[in-house]
Amino acid sequence: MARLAREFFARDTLTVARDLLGRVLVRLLDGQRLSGRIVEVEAYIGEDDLASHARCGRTERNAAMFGPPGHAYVYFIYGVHHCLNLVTEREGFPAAVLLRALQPLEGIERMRTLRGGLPDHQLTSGPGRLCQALALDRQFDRADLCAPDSLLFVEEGRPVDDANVVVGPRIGVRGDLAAISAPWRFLVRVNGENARPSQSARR
DNA sequence: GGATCGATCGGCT
DNA sequence: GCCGATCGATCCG
Repeated sequence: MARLAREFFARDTLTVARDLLGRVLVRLLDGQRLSGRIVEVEAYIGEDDLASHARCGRTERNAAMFGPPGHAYVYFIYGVHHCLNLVTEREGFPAAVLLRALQPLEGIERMRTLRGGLPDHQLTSGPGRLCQALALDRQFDRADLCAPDSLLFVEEGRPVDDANVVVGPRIGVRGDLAAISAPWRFLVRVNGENARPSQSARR
């Protein structure tokens, strides 16, 4: 299966976010493939997006968002969790897509171990959960997903048609009305489930 | 099913 | 010193 090239990420962030649904995120861990189908994402676009970490300008922490497309932006939050973003658009413009949920495909046993034996439906359904399931931490911040020897990349998978995509406001965003109401969350409807445009991305 | 709360680190309005 | 692009436990119904 072919890997997504840099041109895929070097587009409008909403286009990339929508197009990432159905693609396959692959993590090579000790030579083993851990992978999952991308089923929920959110876009964070520019310094004017008051929900984005880039809203206060460039810092050491968010530098990856300002970097070239096709790289990872991994941050540590609440003293507990890591979250994975894929950087989009052009270098110098801070934008990225947060991966919020995967459908596990390969290496599920290993993911169960990494997740501490929690129920399977909680393996990769959440930005913090999927990072733990794939053993992703800040070592992957600024990693190039398009480098030939990368341990993290995205494969073409099977794109999702519009009939199976739900769009809605982003989760966990507070404060600014424009940021709260922007319909920049995309998720795949799976067997009629997961079709909740606003609250409770869980389960 | 839903609401609430504590954990616990690092970066900074 | 404060608080976050979250999670999981716990309580309530």
